[in-house]
Amino acid sequence: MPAANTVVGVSPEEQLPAGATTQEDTELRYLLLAAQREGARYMSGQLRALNLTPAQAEIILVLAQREPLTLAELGRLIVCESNSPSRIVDTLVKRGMVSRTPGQVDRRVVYLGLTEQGQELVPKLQEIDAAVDAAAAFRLSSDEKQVMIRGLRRMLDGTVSGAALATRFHG
Amino acid sequence: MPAANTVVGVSPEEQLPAGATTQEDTELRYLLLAAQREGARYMSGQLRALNLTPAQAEIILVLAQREPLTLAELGRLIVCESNSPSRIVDTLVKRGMVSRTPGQVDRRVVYLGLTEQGQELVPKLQEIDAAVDAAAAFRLSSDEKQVMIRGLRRMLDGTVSGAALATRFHG
DNA sequence: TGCTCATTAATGTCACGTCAGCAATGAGCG
DNA sequence: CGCTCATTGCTGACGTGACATTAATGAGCA
Repeated sequence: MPAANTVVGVSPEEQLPAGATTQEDTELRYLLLAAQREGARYMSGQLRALNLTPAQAEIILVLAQREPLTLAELGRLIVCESNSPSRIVDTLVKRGMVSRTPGQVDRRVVYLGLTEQGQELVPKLQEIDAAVDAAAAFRLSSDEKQVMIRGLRRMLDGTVSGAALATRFHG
Repeated sequence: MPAANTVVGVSPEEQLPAGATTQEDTELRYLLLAAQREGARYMSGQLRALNLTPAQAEIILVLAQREPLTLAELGRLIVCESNSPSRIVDTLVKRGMVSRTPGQVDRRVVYLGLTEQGQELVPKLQEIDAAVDAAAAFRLSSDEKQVMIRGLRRMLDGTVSGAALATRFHG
């Protein structure tokens, strides 16, 4: 398991001598940043009607697929809030979408699940997800998507986020 | 100029019927998020010794290349803080790295530049940038980078972030 | 000139993401 | 049992990022 402060698969000790870097690499980094920002902005817009944020939606959708989960387990499945996503879950509990049940055996843990109100949101969220997917990827060919997915997976190999997504989409 | 809430090149009116979406599209979105997060985390780590954040470093590097800039111009060149990045600049001014000069002709504007102390940081920041570039991209082949760059540019075509990066890297 | 409208920058509000630190609990081991 | 250590979840501090609103200024036009 890599340390928290690991990038993209490179532990601090094995960093490359930063020699072979071109401006394109920098542009690629900022393009990734920009794509993520614009995507998030759009997603936010779509979710505004439901009064949900992208992070909250991610949690609800993961719970819909894999509840019950402890807070730590959930943290290992989502990209957001790498540690324990207590606070985001907190808001969802306050709004009555997520339930928190103290563990019987291990009384440190809390089991999370969707309330009825939370479950009712799921179809809408899936719909929005699909719309955002379509908006984000419709300009890419199938081949391009494949290359990007493979490349990004490789970049993320050995990171916490990478592990989370591997479990989530292929675990 | 597209409206602020435009994604990835799709204005709200011309959205696709979200039909042809696969799980891969969703994975791609989350991979983009994860790559950006891990990259930012790493960058943060590298910058910690300088007591700077990635957003602050971006601003210093842009100013190094194109000062003087008004706040609005700067906002159009960076990916962060789409509106006027008053507050981030504020901290940099307080720490003595950026200077703010009221405009003589148009007294609404403020001209931003690097102080001597700010300029001294630039080489170090460029070094860090190169290191992060290397760490992020060294697992990708040249071809893969090309495909990703082209694809991302296309995704961002017509967005504010896309315009910012186009100006910055090819303007 | 006087009016209206656009632009620029600043600010308040909200929700995160990161980090560090903490309390409670559980597990391993003598 | 008693000690130590790891894990789980919570919380405070800090710095964004998004959005809306506002104040000041400039530009266009009758």
